[in-house]
Amino acid sequence: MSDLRERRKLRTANTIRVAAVNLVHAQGLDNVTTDMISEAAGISPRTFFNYFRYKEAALLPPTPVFEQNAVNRFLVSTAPILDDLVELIIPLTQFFSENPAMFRKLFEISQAHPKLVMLKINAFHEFEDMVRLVIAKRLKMKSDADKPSLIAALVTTGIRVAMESWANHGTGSADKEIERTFSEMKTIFAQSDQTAP
Amino acid sequence: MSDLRERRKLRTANTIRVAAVNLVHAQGLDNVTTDMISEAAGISPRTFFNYFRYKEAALLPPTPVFEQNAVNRFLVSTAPILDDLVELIIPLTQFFSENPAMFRKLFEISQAHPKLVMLKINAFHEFEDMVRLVIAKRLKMKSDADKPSLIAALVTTGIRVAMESWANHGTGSADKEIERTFSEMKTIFAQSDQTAP
DNA sequence: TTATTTGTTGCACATACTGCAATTTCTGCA
DNA sequence: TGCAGAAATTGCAGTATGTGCAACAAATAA
Repeated sequence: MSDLRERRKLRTANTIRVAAVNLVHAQGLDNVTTDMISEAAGISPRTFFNYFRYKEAALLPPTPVFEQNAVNRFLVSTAPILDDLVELIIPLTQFFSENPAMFRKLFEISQAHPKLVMLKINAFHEFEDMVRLVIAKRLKMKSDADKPSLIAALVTTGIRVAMESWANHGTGSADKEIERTFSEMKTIFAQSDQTAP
Repeated sequence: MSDLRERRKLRTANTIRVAAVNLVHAQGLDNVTTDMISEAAGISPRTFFNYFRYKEAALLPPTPVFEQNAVNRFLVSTAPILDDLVELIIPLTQFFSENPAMFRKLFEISQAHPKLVMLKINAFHEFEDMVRLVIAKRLKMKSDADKPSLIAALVTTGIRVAMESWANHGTGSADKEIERTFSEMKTIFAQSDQTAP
């Protein structure tokens, strides 16, 4: 089987990522060319584009994927859907919780350059799509129906804000920050039914 | 005074926009070069980049700006903040409500190309920043505090989803769609306090 | 070993975008 | 009206991103 090949590719991709993040963190996005990254990663300039479609792609965390078991549990659960979603998503943040150094470096880089801010936001948007699909499945609705779209958008937004808070001034674990953010979200909407701010 | 100059520039920018949207709508983003757009708009290739920093920028609606009076009213109101925000933001959607043809063309183009999806999302993100600032001001909090960030994110997300719904299968006015979406948001969070889905 | 599949590389090329200096077009004022 | 200075447009030369293709190298399966 081509398991070795697979791992080799993953390792190469990772080498490129590390080279890219370090170079850009040190010198800024515009002062680093794909040639320099390739050089540092020990591959040919052409090969860079075999792994990443564009320069900035090497500066983004790999796309997260749900674990199948967790999805199955989510689909049949009858608990409140928001709670279940948080539970489903939290494991995906472990990569960051476990590598806070890399996370903060990436966060720092991202904040510094509009193009990267954009790509980060876009990553969340793609994630939102993924979430939307499982929600629609659980609710037995079409995936472009309003309700799944809305719930997915809200949940993803909550995660995003929580991660930003955590990066900016978070003290505890990422999990705690997410819990906190979601409970605050409930408060906000509860208040909007009354009259005083 | 250079009022004429100002208007002339606005007109040129608009000419470029129209040329860009039409060309891209007809032929797809990748088959349209900045040279072609410049040609169609009757300007030199170099001038295109005096108006737009990158090709795709000509395909985005100009950045919305709050009306000062509306902001002042918002800042001192004591009604529920979510309602006030909706009221503050709705006028900004009038450009689209009044030009549904242009809106749908833009929406169609945006959906077709990942790069443009990204830029649209980014536009909402910049909008979110703007909203965050006025919320912080009203709440007399620092603009990077958690609460303003979260409210801004939620509101912007609501607007985004509403606009998408409206573009996809909206029948009435954009305003109505926004109202509807926000009331659905409240429902979602209300349900998360109970046990049944 | 040999054949096949998979990954890497070099090369040629199109397009995006920038800096600079020359030129044209506008505006305010005499 | 005509002129001086400001602002906008343009051409040119150059760098960097990203793609297609075909040759080549390496790994796997037989």
